[in-house]
Amino acid sequence: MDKNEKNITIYSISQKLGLSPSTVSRALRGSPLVREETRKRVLRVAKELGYATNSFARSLRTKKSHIIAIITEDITNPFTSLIIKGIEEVTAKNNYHIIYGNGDGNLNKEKRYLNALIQRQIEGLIYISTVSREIKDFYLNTSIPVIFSYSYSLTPDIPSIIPDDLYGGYIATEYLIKLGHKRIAFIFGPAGYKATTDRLAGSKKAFEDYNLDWDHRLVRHCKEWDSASGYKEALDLLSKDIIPTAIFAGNDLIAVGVMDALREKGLNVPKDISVVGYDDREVCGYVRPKLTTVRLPLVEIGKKSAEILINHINGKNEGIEAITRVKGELIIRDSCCSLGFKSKEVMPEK
Amino acid sequence: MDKNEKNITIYSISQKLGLSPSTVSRALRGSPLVREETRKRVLRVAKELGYATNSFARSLRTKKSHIIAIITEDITNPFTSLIIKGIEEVTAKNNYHIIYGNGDGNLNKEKRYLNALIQRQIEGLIYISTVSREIKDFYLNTSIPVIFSYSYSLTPDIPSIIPDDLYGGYIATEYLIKLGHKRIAFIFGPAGYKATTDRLAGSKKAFEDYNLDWDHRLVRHCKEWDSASGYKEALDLLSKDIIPTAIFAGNDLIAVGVMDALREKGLNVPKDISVVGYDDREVCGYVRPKLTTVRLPLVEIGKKSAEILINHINGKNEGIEAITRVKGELIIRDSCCSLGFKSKEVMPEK
DNA sequence: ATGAAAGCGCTAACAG
DNA sequence: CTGTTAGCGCTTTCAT
Repeated sequence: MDKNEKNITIYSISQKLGLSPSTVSRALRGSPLVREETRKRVLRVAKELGYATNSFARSLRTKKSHIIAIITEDITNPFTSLIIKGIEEVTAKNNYHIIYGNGDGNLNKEKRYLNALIQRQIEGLIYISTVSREIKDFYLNTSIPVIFSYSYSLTPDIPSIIPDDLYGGYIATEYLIKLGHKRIAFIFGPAGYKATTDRLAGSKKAFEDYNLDWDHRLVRHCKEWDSASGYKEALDLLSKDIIPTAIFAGNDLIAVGVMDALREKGLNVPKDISVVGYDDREVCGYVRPKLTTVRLPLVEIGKKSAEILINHINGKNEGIEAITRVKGELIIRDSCCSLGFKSKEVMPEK
Repeated sequence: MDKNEKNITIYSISQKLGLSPSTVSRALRGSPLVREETRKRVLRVAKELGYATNSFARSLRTKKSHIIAIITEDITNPFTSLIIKGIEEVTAKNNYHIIYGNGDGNLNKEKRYLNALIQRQIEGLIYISTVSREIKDFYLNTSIPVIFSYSYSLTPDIPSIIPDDLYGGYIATEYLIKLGHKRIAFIFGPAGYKATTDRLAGSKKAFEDYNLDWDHRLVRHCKEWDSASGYKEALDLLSKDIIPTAIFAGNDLIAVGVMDALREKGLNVPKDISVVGYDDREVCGYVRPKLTTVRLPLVEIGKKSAEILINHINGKNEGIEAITRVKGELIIRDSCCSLGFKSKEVMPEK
């Protein structure tokens, strides 16, 4: 513009004011080693000139990038974006920036990102995966701290921040029990997932605490985490001798399939059979009846992940647990009611 | 490790090989000015030493960051993540990295990000907003190219990549017409949104092309883009004289509300009334019947945004349109059928 | 095909 | 409170 073609640097400012670059640098960063009046002059001229810090130069010098990376396994998954939201909230507060890469379920792409980002001098990395069950050992030998968000790292060397599914399974089951249900069926997700075994353990614990008998005939596992599987298992379950008064599904999608089967059998939800889901996906508000479910604490998991990572970066890494569990909460909608209210009867208040 | 505490730089390599740093630098970048054998030696030692380029130093020197920024208005919106996926696909191919910031619907936060990221020497920026209707003039006076993704920038100086809602409105309406429907009701989203006026224009165009009369009594606007509004409008519509045989809703959520109203009135979807939504949200597959809808081309919008931005960065900015529209497609599910099939009758094949 | 030297813009001793 | 100096790690003329 009015200045030369040259970039505007602290040197431009120092020249204009007859100061040294170091003083300008200090003033800009708010060092107490600079007279208030001087700072003001510097700030004014900086604005006048349209000066902007060159953060490459700064980072080169200080060896601090103030950047962390997020690598996702699948950004398409609706859980992922809520976790990212949580991460972003705390990085923004702590003046960190986020470099984002999508692994796309492709191991090579993940590795390439990891290497490229380390060259970018990132100070830490959060890996968000919602399905992974394999150890990703290339995250182990990095020079920077790594956190696994949502999924288990499967190694104590990388902290995992995950939902407390044991607690979730417990509160969902307890809710049904308190509604008077005793014959509760469980249509869990596929066996072999931590999410499944934890939710199951929580349900079992609730049964124990309330002195109910665990009936294996009412416990099922879906082949997949989807409605088709839930539908299939529910249909099969309903063809047997004992019919439950309530069903706890492994996740919301399974629950939708369960409700399909129930509808097909002419059973009313919730009057004949209550249904509880898990995750609190967007669909819960749009299926009819609206689905009561356990909310996954995704934003909170993101926040926690970022907090732990940043503490780690700043050396406060005493007492970091290998696994941090974050509790969700029960979201009560319209798919459950007290035992004793049959079809055609009036629903109880609340 | 076995080396000193010092960082491993090209200098470390050059020492070990008795070469100059410049040669090492060239070798590393695959310059043709270096003998093949020399390159191999350099590469081997680099690997041995665990060398990683310091991209700050490189960027400081070359003045190219190879970073673009994404600022979102609301990452929580399920559209946003699909757009990001599209952007990421093309940046990854072109060796750009993404710095991500969430504006959170907070103008100040957005501005702060913009400034901070410019200091990071980002080469371009994509702003993803799904609701914005105000001009964000602070994106105008930047030294770097900016693209608005999904929403209108409202100024020709910033290219907008948006869904072709005129086309979408057209194909949805045409589909219903071809199914034999003539008395089609429209429960659009709130007036004042481009998405609304475009979809409406598309529908009108289809009516013209097929010589149907546009009946104002069958056209409604919701107060909000949600099911409650859809429900309300549908209920009111159904209380009037003329009952439509099909309803085109402003988006999927409105469609869910419409279907609620229909169910309440004892009308069967699709046998009594067909319903078409818009957006292709996840819910479409989980409501019953599954909702036929127009898919928003979100990944494609993301890709297009990134392509245009990168071209822009590389100076290929001749012929960049102020507005680029990307076409979606009709996703046929179970909520529509040919006129003439009444309740209790058998559904037609396919 | 390789090397020497300078410098990108900033910060951090050190000196005063 | 301010200035001098050096150097972060890399690329890039300019020589050879």
